[in-house]
Amino acid sequence: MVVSEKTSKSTRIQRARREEILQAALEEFSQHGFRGASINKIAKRADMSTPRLLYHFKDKEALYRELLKSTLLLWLGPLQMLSDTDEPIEEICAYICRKLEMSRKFPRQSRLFAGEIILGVPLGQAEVFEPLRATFESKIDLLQSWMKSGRIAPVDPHHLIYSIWATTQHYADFEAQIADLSPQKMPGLYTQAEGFLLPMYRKYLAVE
Amino acid sequence: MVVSEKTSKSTRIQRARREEILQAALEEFSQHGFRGASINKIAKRADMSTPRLLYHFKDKEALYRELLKSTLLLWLGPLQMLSDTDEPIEEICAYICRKLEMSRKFPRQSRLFAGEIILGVPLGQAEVFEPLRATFESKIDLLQSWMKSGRIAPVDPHHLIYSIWATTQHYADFEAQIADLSPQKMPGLYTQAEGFLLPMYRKYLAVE
DNA sequence: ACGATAACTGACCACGTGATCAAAAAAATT
DNA sequence: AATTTTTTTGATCACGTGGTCAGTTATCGT
Repeated sequence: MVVSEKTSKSTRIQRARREEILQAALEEFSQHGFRGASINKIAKRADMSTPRLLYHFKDKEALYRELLKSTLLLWLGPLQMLSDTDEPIEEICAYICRKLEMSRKFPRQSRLFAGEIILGVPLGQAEVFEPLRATFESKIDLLQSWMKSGRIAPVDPHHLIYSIWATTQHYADFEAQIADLSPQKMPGLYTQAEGFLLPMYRKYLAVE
Repeated sequence: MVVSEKTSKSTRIQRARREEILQAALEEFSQHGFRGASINKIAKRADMSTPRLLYHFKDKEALYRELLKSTLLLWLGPLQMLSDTDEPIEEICAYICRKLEMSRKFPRQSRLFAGEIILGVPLGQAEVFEPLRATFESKIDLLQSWMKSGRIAPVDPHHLIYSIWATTQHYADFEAQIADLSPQKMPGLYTQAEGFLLPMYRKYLAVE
């Protein structure tokens, strides 16, 4: 009855099943949103009965919430890596590349996240998005310090980040549309996108 | 029994009720996506019984499809206005302004549209998005002609349009996030966005 | 004013939803 | 090997879903 182990226990089998479920849930939630998703179908995807699923997650919302939490962490990673340097423009470009890679590697997570924001699920917006706020504001400060020291052009830092988010996530979130309209097939598209976006931000942010 | 009137009849009362329903449906579908939306709740929003709603639209899909069709037309308007001129950069900037204004004025339509693409509803993608394809490709040609004649810098026209779509729609689609993160309140945000985006594209597309 | 058609109602249906629970099976602990 | 604890099952629940239909009411052209 050791305290440190008893409070947050997790059997090997628990971890395994939860992982299977989260995998299936990502598929379902990212395709249909919170309300459109069905835990029965998630259970089927994970090849188990619904009660079995509900043994591992107390209800639909708990499952969704946990999935969203881990997705936010993934989503936040590239931004947190943005740090002070003498070549801020290259640092920003590296951030753009990381975000593009995220879109390419984890499109479903990106869509889950987008769906959560677009369709306003009245979950703990405050709770789930708390970590985002803090990181965001600290990076705003970083950008402003670069501007004040004249290392990048003075533009609105908020909208700079918004535009980077928009342009990079767009390739994952609107994949269906882009795939339909582009002559180029999907993999090469990301290389093209990089070739388009990096020069744009380089020119815009170049000082003098 | 005049032919031109009898084929596509629509009673005054029909037009009125359908309009009420579409209004309510926009609200519901844009908030929950196709599968997450409920025709019962749409009916309640429109202050009528479900069978009454289904008298005017044969089923959920027909309602959604019609809503989506009109939304696409609205969405497409600003792009169609893009036409040949000696000052192509200003023409593109005007397009960006129009798109921003669309986001500001019709955020729900924008989110409906985004939801449709993100959550892959297996509707007539081919059918509904047909008009978009044609317009898109013609504008790609227009952009390319501007580049060949050296009136704007040679950048990938596809990604140019994608990036404009992304940056402008972002303010409507991710309104919840932006409102949470921005010090500035919503109305002024669009002015700021314009102030950020226009110089970016001006610099990027400026020739020489 | 009347007959035809348009518009609407209320009852109803089969089905999928999220969720519960007692009891059985499997695993871990002793 | 015995026992406790974790895990899974099958049956079942109340409810919301999209949708139908016979019959009633309102609207309209004549």
